[in-house]
Amino acid sequence: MRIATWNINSVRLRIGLVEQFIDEHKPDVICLQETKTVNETFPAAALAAKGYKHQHILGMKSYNGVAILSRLPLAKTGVKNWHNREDCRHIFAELPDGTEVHCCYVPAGRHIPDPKANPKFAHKLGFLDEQTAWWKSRKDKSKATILVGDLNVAPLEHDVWSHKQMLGVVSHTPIEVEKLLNWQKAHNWVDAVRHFVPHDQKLYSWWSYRANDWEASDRGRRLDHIWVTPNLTASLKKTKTLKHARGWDPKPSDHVPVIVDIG
DNA sequence: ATGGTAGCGTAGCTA
Repeated sequence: MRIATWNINSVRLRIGLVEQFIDEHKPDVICLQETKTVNETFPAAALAAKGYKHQHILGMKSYNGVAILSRLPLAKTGVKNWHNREDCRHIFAELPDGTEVHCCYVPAGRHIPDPKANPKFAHKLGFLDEQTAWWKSRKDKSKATILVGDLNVAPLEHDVWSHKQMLGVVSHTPIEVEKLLNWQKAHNWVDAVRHFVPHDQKLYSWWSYRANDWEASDRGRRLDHIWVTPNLTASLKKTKTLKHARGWDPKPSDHVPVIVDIG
């Protein structure tokens, strides 16, 4: 089973790139974030034609939006809301073998890393806290579960181009890293990507649009994650982060797809 | 320290 996560930054604008990604990598399940469209205008037919007949989508106008697209049937689909908002950031579904898949888009939190001065950062921290509490209180801890998405935090030193220079930059501040790692601990999540890629090796899934030359400067961050419950660890086969997709023509997303093969 | 780009939707918010 191949699962992929990709912050697509408008699924309507980039449906062609999604189709290219499908042709080249043939994932069984694709989780998208920042689809940026209401369900009525989501390109459901184009994706069904590619074999993804089972779709659980949740979108709103202009912002956010998540989707689980699957070649395999999806059951027990649902939505989670955090921080008292219905802002289309978290959906889940169950695969035929009973594995639960969560597709999540954590708020970015804007620039100022101070929850008092910046309500968007407060929202991000609250979102992380509520996720942590919810997963901690879950009773079915042994249920095979995969959580993927743009978590908007690069937790490890080598998940950013410069740990030192990024300590004060939202996405890598100590408070966010602590909260993301607490969320990980709360459900014993295994970082399926770092399971394969050594912690001292740089790995990014996002490069800013604002760089003159994203590839030359290579100031990336690993914001997109695939986590699995410990009972799936033995089934992890391999992972791939498609760095070259950041250069796809004509209009790449600022995030690239992250893939894990399981079972 | 600042400003740099992108998408939606057509101003300004969000990233």
